[in-house]
Amino acid sequence: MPGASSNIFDISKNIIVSAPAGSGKTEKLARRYIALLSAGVGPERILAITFTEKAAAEMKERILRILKTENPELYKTIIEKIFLMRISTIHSFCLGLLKRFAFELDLDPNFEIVDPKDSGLIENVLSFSFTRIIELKKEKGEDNMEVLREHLLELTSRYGWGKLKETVEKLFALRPATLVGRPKPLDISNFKKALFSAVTAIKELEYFRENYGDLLKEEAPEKIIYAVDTVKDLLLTTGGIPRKQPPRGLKLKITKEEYFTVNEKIFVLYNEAKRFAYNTELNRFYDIFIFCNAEYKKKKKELNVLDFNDLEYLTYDLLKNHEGVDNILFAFDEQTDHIFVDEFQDTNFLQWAIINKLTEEWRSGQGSKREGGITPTLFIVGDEKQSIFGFRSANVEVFETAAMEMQKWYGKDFIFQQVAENYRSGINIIDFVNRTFARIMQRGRLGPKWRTQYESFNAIRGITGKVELLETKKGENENQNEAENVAKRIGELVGKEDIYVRGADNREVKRKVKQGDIAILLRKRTHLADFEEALTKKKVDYVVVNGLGFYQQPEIIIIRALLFSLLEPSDDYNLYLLLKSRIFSVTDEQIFEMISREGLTFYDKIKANKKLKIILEHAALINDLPLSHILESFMEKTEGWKIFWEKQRAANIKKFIEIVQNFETRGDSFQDIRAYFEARVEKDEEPKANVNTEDTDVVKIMTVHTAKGLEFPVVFFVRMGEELRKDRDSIKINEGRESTGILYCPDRKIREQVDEFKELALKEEEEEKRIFYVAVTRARDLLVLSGVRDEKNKGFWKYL
DNA sequence: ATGTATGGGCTTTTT
DNA sequence: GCCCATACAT
Repeated sequence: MPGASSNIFDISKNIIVSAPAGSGKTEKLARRYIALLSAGVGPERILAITFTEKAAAEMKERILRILKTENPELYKTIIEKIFLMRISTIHSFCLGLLKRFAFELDLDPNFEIVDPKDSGLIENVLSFSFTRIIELKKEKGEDNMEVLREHLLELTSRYGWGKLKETVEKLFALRPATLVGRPKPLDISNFKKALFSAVTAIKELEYFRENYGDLLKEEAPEKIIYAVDTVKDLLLTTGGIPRKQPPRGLKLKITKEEYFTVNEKIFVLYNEAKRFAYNTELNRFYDIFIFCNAEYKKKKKELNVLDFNDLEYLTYDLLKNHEGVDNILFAFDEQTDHIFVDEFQDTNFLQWAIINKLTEEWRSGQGSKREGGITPTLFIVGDEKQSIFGFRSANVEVFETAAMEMQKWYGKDFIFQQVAENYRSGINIIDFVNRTFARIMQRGRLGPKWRTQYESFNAIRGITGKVELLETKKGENENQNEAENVAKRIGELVGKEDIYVRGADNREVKRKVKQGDIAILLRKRTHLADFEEALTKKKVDYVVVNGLGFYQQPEIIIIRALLFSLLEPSDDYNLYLLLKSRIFSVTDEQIFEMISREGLTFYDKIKANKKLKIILEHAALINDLPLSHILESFMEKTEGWKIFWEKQRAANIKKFIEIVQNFETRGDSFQDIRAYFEARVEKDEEPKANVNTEDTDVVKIMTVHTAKGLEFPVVFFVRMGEELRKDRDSIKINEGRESTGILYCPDRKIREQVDEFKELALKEEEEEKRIFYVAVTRARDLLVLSGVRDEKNKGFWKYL
């Protein structure tokens, strides 16, 4: 490989390769692997760990492809032993280990893996646990249960069942391994000072003494909060900050300055008191979580299932604490001489700890391997700048920590290799990336480990390449306009402009852009529909890769069923869906009973049912009111919003209604609307069948996360102007190496003053930069940065 | 000019 | 249910 250092071929060294986007990472892994094979190492003695199935498959494929052309003889031997190749994801590696040592772990070896979120298991456990906490009192009357019960009831009355569930569910992001992490209280050291200061200020002014005298009597934080809440309108704006103007109509006998000063002091006290209250609440949430987690564990045992976290934690536990660990490690050691880890920036500390354990024996020096002439090695490849799975608990800091630890362990037998070559993108794209990220990815000498330091790279491909800005003006329909601009630009490119692709003899050959060369990358899926619509209008073929399926969402299925029932009363199937839905919860027996009655259609038959009358009432309005109004009214009257209270679901329904409204304002007929939605469903299913058909000549739309590891001749990174909403969560889980901190503060204004929250916000921003980096480095020939832009330079624009 | 009330648009990423 | 832009009030 041109320009590649030969370091990676030194099979006696432990190596970390920092390989930026487009630097031929998979190639390097494959070359190293082949170097080992060529030196006579059997494939069964090499363990390669990746983080996705796709990456595992890619690595295997690359190894075989290189061998086939460059070393046909070795290829023949390997292909016979192909089933011995141990290339797998970390999860399937753990799975294998756990199955094998299931007996030692007291596990039923037939366990299955569940995604508790998808399967609704956690949701179930929470409902069950809450009920149990409330009922346990009667059964046992244990003291701690009594306390827990009181806390639960109190939290329920303040937040409601749903919100409480949501909050406790967030704590389930805590991984078992880090359960030792206790909630971290907010700093309340200023409370006394704030109290003193506020009381003094109130005492000094007659007006405040008269009106807020109650505050003087209170010292308990909860009471203070309550006292301020009752006079909130006089003190605070709707935004929750102290007023700079007294409310209208309030005649003050004091100056505005005096009002302002006292108000500010009460506000500070109010916030300090809130911190107290939040600390108490967090502990209660946590206690409830502990109870629910115990129930969750029981449930998993009962169902004989493990979740993804269990795979990692149990493996770690097996290797660290199990009494038979020596045998287990010995067995592993007997089989394994070399370990590869791919995409190392996506590891968390627990995964690193597992790798650590596996290689511990090698480092102790006296292993039997060296006596037998074998030098075991660890070969790690990754790129910190592409660490974008923080939400899945990947931790950028692992990369550097690992490098430092390996340096310590292996000394001169360790190599850290920084690759600077880029084989993917044209010169102008590389220039753009270098300039931009050298500026925005800087750590400085003493900067925190979660910041990444950008290292420039060199363009190896000789082609020029191009970066374009596609700016859409701010204004009405800006989002649709942007999508249309993108579609228009795609129209101009396809069949007209040139790109370069590698020909048979490895030379760059010029040819016209095809639809299939183009990818549209999005930060989030929210505005997907705009692009689908614009492309459809422009008659551009496309596929949404890994689409979540807006039209497959349960709430959309229901509201679509409603729409179809309104439009076409004889549509029994959609009426059936609607009745079965959570809005009506009609059972199959009831439906059967209704069907068996006399009448023309199913629709006629439900007339008798009181609960279902609401459908008919809305159907009657179809010629008098706009459809969108009818749908909205239906949601209100049936209290459908209560059923789909979750933000995402409610937003989905609103979006659906909005789409209907757009058609109506355009004057489309009922048939048109129905036809549109019918077509939508099929479109939705299509990508799922098509994901892996990379040859199909269609534009690919996907998220940046999905695009990781892929490359395209033409990349549109869209929605550049979308402001990234940071700091939304009142609960933050901060997973570190030793323990995990839980922070809780539902007040945004206070959060802005809490160091830990501030740091987490900065960490999130760093991850956004890395997402931007991943996005722009997917492009080979043309990178188009598109978005709504104004003088404020919001979203990703600010990085240019 | 500045602060406050109000209405409209929307609110991840996934092995 | 929350943020932001804008209209309105001081």
